[in-house]
Formats: sequence, structure tokens, C-alpha cells
Amino acid sequence: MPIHNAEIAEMFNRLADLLEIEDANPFRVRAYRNAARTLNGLPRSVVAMLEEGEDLSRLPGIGKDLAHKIEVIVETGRLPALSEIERHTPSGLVKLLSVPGLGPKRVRLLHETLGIEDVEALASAARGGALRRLAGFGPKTEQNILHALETRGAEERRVKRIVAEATAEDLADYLRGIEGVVRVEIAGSYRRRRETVGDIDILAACGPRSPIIQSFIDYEDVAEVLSRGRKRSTVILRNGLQVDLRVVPEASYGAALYYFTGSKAHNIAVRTIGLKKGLKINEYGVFRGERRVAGRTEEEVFAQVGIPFIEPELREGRGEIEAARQGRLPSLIELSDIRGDLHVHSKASDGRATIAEMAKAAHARGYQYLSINDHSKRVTIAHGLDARRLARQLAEIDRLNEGMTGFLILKSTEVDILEDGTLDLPDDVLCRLDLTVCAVHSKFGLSRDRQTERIIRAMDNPCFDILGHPTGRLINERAGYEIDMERLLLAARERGCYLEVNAQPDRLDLTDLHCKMAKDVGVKVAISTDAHSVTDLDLMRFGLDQARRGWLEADDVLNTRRWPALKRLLRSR
DNA sequence: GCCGTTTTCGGCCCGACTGTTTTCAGTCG
Repeated sequence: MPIHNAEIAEMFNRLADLLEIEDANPFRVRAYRNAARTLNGLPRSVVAMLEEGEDLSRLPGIGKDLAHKIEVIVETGRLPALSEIERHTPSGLVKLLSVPGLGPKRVRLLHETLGIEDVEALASAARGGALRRLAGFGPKTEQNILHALETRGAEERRVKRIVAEATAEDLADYLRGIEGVVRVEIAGSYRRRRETVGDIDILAACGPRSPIIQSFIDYEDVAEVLSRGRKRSTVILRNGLQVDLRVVPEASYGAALYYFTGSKAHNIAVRTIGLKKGLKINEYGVFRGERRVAGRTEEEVFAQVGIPFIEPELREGRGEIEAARQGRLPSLIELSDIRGDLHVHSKASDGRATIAEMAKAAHARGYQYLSINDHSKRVTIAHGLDARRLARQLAEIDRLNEGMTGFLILKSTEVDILEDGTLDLPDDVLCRLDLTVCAVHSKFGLSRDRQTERIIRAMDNPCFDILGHPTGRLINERAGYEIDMERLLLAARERGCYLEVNAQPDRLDLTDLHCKMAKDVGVKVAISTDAHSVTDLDLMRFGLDQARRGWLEADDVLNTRRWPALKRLLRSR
């Protein structure tokens, strides 16, 4: 099986960790990490790029040497430099780096003086009081390490955005009510609207006498205070989420918001541009010498650096800065562009509301149409519809449509793609529908080639319109089934098929990178909620987040169109 | 190891906090 970009990135990150423990040139270490970040943000697999004869050294952060190393990895599955370093530096040391409070210097010291190679040995050394005797360590450090191991281990876990939302917004509201506080915003990956959040970064602007830090650590949900200074404090909430609060004066608010929104890769790139223009950029402002020339708003910062405003969703170091300089930034799709939902369920299968209730709710949200997509019979657990029940549903939709003006219920299905690539309803039934959403619900374990061919065979059916939840992944629960996304997109383009961005917060499938891939290949997507209830219709915004992070504009999305225009894009309709 | 409107060498983002020190190293984001 061809190697994934993420696996190559993982090798580079591992090598960077080990090099750092060996006290290698820090800039060399950074080069490996930068290359890993580039690989993780690529919309295409390097395997495919190499097959097409592309020069990898043209990618940012990848020069001649790393391009060659990637080729070797693609050919052999191995990175010789990594194997070499693992011969004299135990690879178990990498795990120690994720223990809070331990960095490369200390890990190296632990290994050289106490022979510690893994987390278990570290814990027992800490319990035995061996750490406090090491240079630079002390009783407090030893205790902190032990505490970290006992409470959270070396595990790091990102939580789904929707889970982080309620916690973060409540805390932000609480902070807004504190004396002297002028502005509060949640920055970090939360503001970039990533699908998962590692910790929550909150930025506050307030006067010098505001008791905000004390109030922050007094917040009722705080379980543990990790640090507290005058400008910054970090706590762990009872639900395990880590929250960082940064406090800046109002004059620095925009610079700080920009700085703490990240991403790191984006910030570094912009700061480097600033440096070339003689500007120093930090969280307090943009400085020319000692003089602050910007800082109150993000717009000021961009203006000083000389590039147009870049939306937070795009700030991932994936080419947005080049695009901004060349005036090629996308005009990102907005929620108000959406004119209808193309994937919802009713009581007929596993939904909780009637068709009429769903339609009324969709109309109330300003939509012009709503497509009803109950499961097909193969999905027995969801009371999937056979041809006869579907025919009755179509008659019901006709009746409902007669009673409505300015709104249309579309006849559709979420038809199962069977193992052999055929669809779970007869063609003569499917072709009577306004559109079809086709999806995989079984046999997730097929090989990458067989799974891809299964779906492409399904697309060969002229009634196939939209591939629903294209990878089947559930965030933090299961990886998607193996598919060759590039092949799938090319096949979709040839056949006039589309892919779905499923807006369920557990799915968000396609991912942001897949959205970008689809756009680059020229395949439009539908952003759909897969709603099983009236309130689920409001999940649309999560799909929008994902699409915006994937650089999509209104034109790239099917359901920004009025029905007549949308109908013309669907096959054989 | 990468990079170039200071271009093939000599730079490479930078500030806050903690715990150890007694002026700062290490870690973190």
C-alpha cells in the first residue's frame, strides 16, 4: 500500500525529536518539523506527485536533501537517518517528551545519568526520589512530573469542537463580566475553527488594575492551576480541558489576537516577511525600532506587513500568504450563501421528525428547498426503505409540495452502496428522484483498492449524484475506511458526480484538506447536515467551518444555488 | 536542513512562567 503523507511527516517529527535529544543543531531540527508540517498540510499525496514527475523540493521547507529522503521513504518505506539514530538513542525517549515539564534537555539528562528510557522507569525514579538530585531538577520538579504521570499520563487528546464550544463560551462570558475587562475572545485553533481543539486559548484586553487573573483561577470549573503570572495563567478545568488566558492592554489587542490565533506556521511566515521590511511583530504590536506602528486591530497588523486580511480559517501555512500577496485569496463561503439542505432523514427511517416538520423547520431557516434522504432497505437497523415504501414517500412529498409556495421538498434517498458497487434500490426507482445521496455503511475493512473501486463502480450508475460521508470516519472514534481520495475525485469529475461535506460534528467528512483537494481537482461539494431531527438542521455551520478551512467559495458548493440551477448540475435530471 | 527584493553564506520568531538558581536554563505555546 502506498505510504501516506502523514506517515512520512511522522518519521520526520520522530527524527526531529531524537535529534533534539541528541542536542543537534536546533535549526536542523526545525527544518524536519517544518517539512513535516508541510507534508501534513498538502492536499495531494507525495506518492502521486512523484508519479507525475513533480519536483518536491519546490514545496515550502523541503529542499534537495529532504526531497531525496522523501523519495527514499516512498520507495523503501524507511528513513535510513531515523534507523541510524535509533541505533544509539532509544526511540522510547520520544514518548518522554510528551510528559509535561520534560523537554529534550531533561530527557537527555534522565537517559544519560539514570538510564531512564520509558515512562515506567521515569515514574519509579520519581517515586524513589531520584530525580530531585539531578542538576537543574529539584523537589518541586520531581513532584510535578509525578503528578503529571499520575493524573494525565503522557497522553494528549484533542476534543471535538462541539464539546469544547460550550465550555469555552461560558468561560469567555464569565470573563467578560469581570471588572476592568474590555474585550474577550477565544483565539487559537478554536478561532481557526478546527474540527478538534487541544486546549483553549482565551485573550483578554483590560486595564492594569483588573482582577482578571484572580477571577480566572477562581472560576467554579477550575480543577487545577498550572501557572499564574500577571499576563498569563493556565488552568485545567474539571472536564480535563486546559485553558490558557493571556492578558494584554487594549492597544495591543489586535496584535495579540493575531499572534494567539496562529497557526504557528502561519505566524512564523508572516513574522519573517515583517523582518525583511524592518518590522518586529510580537503579541504587543508591530514595531519599527522602538516605535509601535500597529497593534490595536488585526487589520492594522496586516496593513503594516503589506498583505490583505487573511481569514482565521486559512491561517494554516498552506499557501495562504502567497495567495494573499498575489491577490488570489478565496472569497470564503458563508452560512448565508446556503439555500437548502441536501441530506436529512425523516421518521420513515431513523429520523425523529415527519417530512412536514422538517420542511417547515428548513423553510423557517430561510432555505428554499430540503431533500429527504431516508436510508435504503439494506440498512435494516435504521428501518431502511424498500422500493414500495419509497414510492409511498414520493407521493406524500408531492402532496406536501402542493400545499407550499416558495419552498420545495426534494425527493431523494441515502441509498446504500453495496459491496459490489451496486446501489440498494432499482435504477427505475432511483431515476424518479430529484437527486441521490449514495453512501457506504458496511464492509469498512476492504482494501484501499477494492474500497475505491467499489465506490467508483457505484458512480458508474447514471443515477449517482452525491457521495455521502465519503470516508466514513468518526472523529476520535474510528478512522475512515481506506480510499484513494485522488482517484475518487478524478472519477467523480469524469462522471459528473459530487462529494458531500457531512456537517455532523462527529463526522465532518470530507475534511478540510479533502475540501481543498476537491476544489483543486474541480469537483463541487454539497454541504449537508445529515439531520435526524429538526434541531440538527442547525449543524450546518460546522460543515461551513470545514468548507471555509478548505478554501471553498460559494461557487464550489452545490447548495448555494437556487433549485433550477442546482438541477442543471445533477446528472440525467 | 532551508532559504534568498541584504541570494550561495549566515542567518533562522520570541515572550512568559517556573523552578532552580543568585542571574538563568528549560519548557511552553
